[in-house]
Amino acid sequence: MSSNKQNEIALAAVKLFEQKGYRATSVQDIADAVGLQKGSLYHYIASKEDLLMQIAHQAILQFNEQLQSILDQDISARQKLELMIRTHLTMSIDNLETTTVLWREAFALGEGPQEVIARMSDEYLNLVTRILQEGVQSGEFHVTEPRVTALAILGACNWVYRWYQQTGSLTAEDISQIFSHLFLDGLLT
Amino acid sequence: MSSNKQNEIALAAVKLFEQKGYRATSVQDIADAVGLQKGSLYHYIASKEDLLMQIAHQAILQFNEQLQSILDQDISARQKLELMIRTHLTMSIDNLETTTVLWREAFALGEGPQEVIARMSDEYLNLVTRILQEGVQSGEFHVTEPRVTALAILGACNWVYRWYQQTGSLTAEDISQIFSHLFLDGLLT
Amino acid sequence: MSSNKQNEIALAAVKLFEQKGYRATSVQDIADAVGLQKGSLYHYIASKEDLLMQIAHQAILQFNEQLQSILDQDISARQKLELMIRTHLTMSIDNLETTTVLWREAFALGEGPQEVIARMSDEYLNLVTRILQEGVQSGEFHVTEPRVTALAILGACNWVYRWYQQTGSLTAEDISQIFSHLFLDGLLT
Amino acid sequence: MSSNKQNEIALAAVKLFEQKGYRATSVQDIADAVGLQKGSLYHYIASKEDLLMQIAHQAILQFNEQLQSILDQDISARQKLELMIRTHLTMSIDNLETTTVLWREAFALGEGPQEVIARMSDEYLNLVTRILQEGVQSGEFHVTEPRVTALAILGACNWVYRWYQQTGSLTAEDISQIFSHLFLDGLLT
DNA sequence: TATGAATGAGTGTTCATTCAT
DNA sequence: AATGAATGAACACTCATTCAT
Repeated sequence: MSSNKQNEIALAAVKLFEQKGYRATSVQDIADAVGLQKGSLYHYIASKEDLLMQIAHQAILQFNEQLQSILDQDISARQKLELMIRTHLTMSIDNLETTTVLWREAFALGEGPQEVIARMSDEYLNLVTRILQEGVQSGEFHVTEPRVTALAILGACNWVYRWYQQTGSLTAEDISQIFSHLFLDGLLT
Repeated sequence: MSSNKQNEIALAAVKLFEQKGYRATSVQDIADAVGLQKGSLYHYIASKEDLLMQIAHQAILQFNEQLQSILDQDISARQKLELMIRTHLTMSIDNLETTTVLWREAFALGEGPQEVIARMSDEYLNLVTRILQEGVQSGEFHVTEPRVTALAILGACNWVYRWYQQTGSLTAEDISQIFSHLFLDGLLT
Repeated sequence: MSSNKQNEIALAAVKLFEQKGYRATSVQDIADAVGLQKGSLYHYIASKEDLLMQIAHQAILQFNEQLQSILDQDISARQKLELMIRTHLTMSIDNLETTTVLWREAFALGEGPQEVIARMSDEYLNLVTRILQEGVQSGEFHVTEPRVTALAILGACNWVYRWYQQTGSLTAEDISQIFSHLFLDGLLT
Repeated sequence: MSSNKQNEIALAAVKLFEQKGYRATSVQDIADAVGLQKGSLYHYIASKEDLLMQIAHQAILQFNEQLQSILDQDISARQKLELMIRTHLTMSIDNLETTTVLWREAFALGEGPQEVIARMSDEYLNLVTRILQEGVQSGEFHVTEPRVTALAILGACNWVYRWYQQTGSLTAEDISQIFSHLFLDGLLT
């Protein structure tokens, strides 16, 4: 079935995009990686840009789906936030290459596709913001600007793709706990 | 004086790199922006990559210098952290284009230059970590993993280049207070 | 088959390199000569320099092979020398363009490739020197400095590419006899 | 006086042309070598090509003048030939850089200047040929094709620029004797 | 499905030369 | 005499994409 080949191509592309960047990766590089000729690749992909779009789209989609399912659960806001952080970091670190491509390379997309990714990222932000708002309403959290606070949390979590490789000893679980503690309790004694 | 022209070129390059990305910006684009022929540009720059390096290097240098001067002050760790956040965000937002180029485009640099920037970013991280450690020693902060915590704070602060443009109503000052509150006191009521 | 095209390209390149010189010949010139787009040429060649290298290498290789086969024959040193001169001149004149490129343009090669050609030329010199030494041992020749003498003979023979075109009436055979007579018997009556 | 500067420039150019070749030597290289700005060089030279022409022209002129003065002497043809060889090799080796530029780089000249050099080289050939003819008439030499024989001798002598550097132990005098012996007496015992 | 030849626009960079100061 | 900014054409080479086979 062709979906095997397509998947193989996507995997190779993710690896290459992560290593060299989207623009520095040639179609030839991808073809070499999967043992096809450059021309043959076009039986499986519409274009190099589309390939990147598929990767980025599927990645952000997964983030959104996971978070949505957390929001749907019947647990406290605090628990939702902790779960969100743990899930987000686990997913980021388990698929570090894909996550890197998502956050670092999606900018190379044309206006249209980029807009789609941006909208989905925005949706993700909305969901995080909603958790905070739930916490405020339930009296668990004290937040004056939930959107900016959500952006702070997301920034901290997403930045991980830039440093995790070097600090390899920590697990996603470890980091979640440190992050959760920081965001929930703060630094002050 | 030639430094005027060089500066003009750097400014134009920053703007273009921010808008289109480094790789999508051609030397021709930069030449057009400053009203020179493509070839004439090379009186002022060594290469397109070197131009990017200059921009990124000067940017990270400024971050480091500012933070170093904060560390040198005789104030509490808490005050240092607050000051660090305010200064970092102010600088990021006042020079949003440059900051964007630094964090988004430096990856396009070759191995050598990229390593230089990485080392300097690492130095910045060390300084933030040291603030946290000072706070622990003074009894102000409770931190188990100062490096990871510093990465969280930095991630939150650096992510700003990705969202500030759309949330234009907030000042750097506003955001610093929200961030400081979050990191110092946490979300919990 | 691609080897046809590759050969066609090499032939066109030889002709152009001989006429205008390697550096004055643009890749565009070669492309025009074979009716391809500039970019399409790169399906067949690795680089312009590599193209020159192929030409030069194949030329000097042929010289060496021919001379080696002469040395392997069971004939007198005098006969070997006469045969060497005849063969060398015949090959030079029959492939005057290639020979010209070899002796005139190989200097444009980068250090590595140039070294390879130099080493092979040196090997050729060694073979000629050996003929002279054989002649000395057999008592046929009187030579005090076989290497320098070989260089004299080779210089005379290789210089031909610089003047043959204008003196077109003489055949390689004619010239060989004149050269052989000069080197064997000398000018004196 | 400006002729000093001009001379300095010519000397630097010779050295560079010999090392890197005319085309690979930039005007900047020459300017650097004499401590001037690129633009300032044009107070002393008409063009890069003209600079090459001056060098080549002066070199071939000297060869011709020297040979002419030999022909004017009242000595035997044999002595003239020996003297020609000695003088030619001495000049070649004493000014190896200039000689190299003359024989290797003059081809880079445009049609007009190249023609001038070619005509002067031809004149040199004529003079050598005349020596041989004199020897035939005086009964000293046995030569059937004096022009081709002259070309053989010249080829051997001019080729020297290609190998002398590596065989540095031999003096011009040494080589002249070997060459003279070869051309006058031949190899045969 | 797979090939590989071909495209053609585009890339960063070099360079000899000019000229106002 | 000397500068150095500016030119503008030229250069080798790359690359995503197409398409006939």
